[in-house]
This record gives sequence, structure tokens and C-alpha cells, in this order.
Amino acid sequence: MPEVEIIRRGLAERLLGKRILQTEVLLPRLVKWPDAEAFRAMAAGRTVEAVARKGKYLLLGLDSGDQIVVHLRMTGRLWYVAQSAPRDPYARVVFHLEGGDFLVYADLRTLGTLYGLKSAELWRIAGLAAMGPEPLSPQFTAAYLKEKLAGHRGKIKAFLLDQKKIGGIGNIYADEALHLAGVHPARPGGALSAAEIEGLHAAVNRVIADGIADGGTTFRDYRDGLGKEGAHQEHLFVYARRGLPCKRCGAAIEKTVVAGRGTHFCPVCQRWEGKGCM
DNA sequence: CAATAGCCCTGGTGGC
DNA sequence: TGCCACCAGGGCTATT
Repeated sequence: MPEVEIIRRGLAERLLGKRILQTEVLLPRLVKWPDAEAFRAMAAGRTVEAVARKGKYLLLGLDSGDQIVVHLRMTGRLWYVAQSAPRDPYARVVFHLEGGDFLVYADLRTLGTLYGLKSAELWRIAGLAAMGPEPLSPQFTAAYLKEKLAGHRGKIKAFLLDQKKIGGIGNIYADEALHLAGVHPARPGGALSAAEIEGLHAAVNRVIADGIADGGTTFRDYRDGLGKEGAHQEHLFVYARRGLPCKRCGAAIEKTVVAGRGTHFCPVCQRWEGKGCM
């Protein structure tokens, strides 16, 4: 989510008020609604009036009242490209803008998705319609977390990644939040104490805010809306640090699989019983 | 209903 | 050095 928010901000700088002349859909299967041809027609001649984000979805509001919705998934990149720049080798959808510049959707693994919808039809995107409250929003409170975690038998990391529970937390930030809160990723959510839930609530907000402040986390593919890398990878405590010393206690960071995702944690700070290196 | 495995893709890398 | 299984920041779908 920090990455998507940074992209949103960068695109807003360049894109607002710009008109889309025409659109090349180089890989039609990425357009999930309507079909590629209707998607092209919907964008043609429209001016971008808003650049919004909900969870990990980007929403470009057009002057027609339609929305272009983009989910970048793993390797998607939505960026503003000058007329003179070389074409991105992984360009999948290219919007030709008034003045000659481009808005390019590029995606190596082609797992991303694009939609063109009326604002009133956003419910068609299930993940968007069912999304839970976002970190840093007024609806995301410690009380909300307590309510949702009560009786929850699944692992706390799976809970954090479930976009219906909380909207916008990805694998990196889930690992970082659990480390900051001193909670073992595989513990059942319902087993967390009130104090731990309060700590986790604060930790989630903190890691997301820090990620945004650092311009996102770049390992390989991520770039912001103008092509720049983020810096948060330099400030991670556990993610991608297997075997390296914990920045808080010095113990070697471990990597396992939890909820089907690579999971990094400090075996000392994040003891199963709680109360690690706080 | 809730949790988990499989799947969608391509390419870099770690291990042998 | 060369090869190749494995893994990757996500989420939908089917299954249990």
C-alpha cells in the first residue's frame, strides 16, 4: 500500500487535467472489465480529473464519471513516461496523452489487472467492494482489531494479509508490523492479549506510515509513478533479512512459510509466548 | 463460514 | 561454469 500511495501521488502531479487521446492494449487479458475494446473506447478523449487509491487499487477518475481501476499485483508498474523515453519492454497498456507523453502500465509477470467502470459500478470488483478499513484511517482502530480478532483461529499473519479484514497490508509490511509489535506470525489471532492487539494496531500504522515516508520499498521491480525507486528497503527490520542480525536484539532473523507466504521474523523478539525484546 | 492449497505468469537467483 | 528447481512485493477460485 505505501508503494501504491507513492505512485498515486506521483501520478497526480503529472496526470491531473491531462486528456487521454487513445489507448494501446498490448495484452488484452489484463483488462478484466469490460473487454479491451470497450476499455479503449471508454478512455478515448477523456480527461483525468482524479487520482485516488483504495487499499492497493489505483483509481483514475475521468471527466465522464467513469473510473479506470488498476491493481499492480506483484510486478505491475503504472508510470508517467515522457514522449522521448524508450518504451518499457514490459509495457502492456499504453495511454497516449495530450501533448505526446504516455501513461504506461508495465508488468513483467502480467498478473496485474485493469478495469474500466462507472463509479456506481465499482462493486463489480469484488476485492474493492469487500475491502476492510485501511491502516491510518479513522475506521482502523484498536477496538476494531479486537472485535475482529476475537475467536479468530487462523494465524495472525494471515489475518493481516486478508484484505477483507484490513485493506492494504502486503507481505513486507505484515512481517514488519509483527516484528515491531513483538508478535510471532503463526500465533492464532484470537490468542493475542488486549495489550498485544493495541501494540499491533500501532505497529501496523507505524510501518505503513514509515513506508510512505520513505517512498515505498524497492527490491527489484517497484518504481513510483515517475520511475523512481523507494528507500524503505534500507529500513526494514526483518523482511528479506534472513540470517542477518536482528536490529533490535542481534539474533539471526529466520524465514519460514506462514499462510503460504514467505515470512521473516526474529525468534527472540517474536517469541510464541510474547514479551520478546520490547 | 473460514482457512488453506492451487493457480495465474516471467525471470533472477541460490544451490548443486 | 552450467543447469534448473525454486521463489517473488497478490489475490481469485476451488476445496476441505
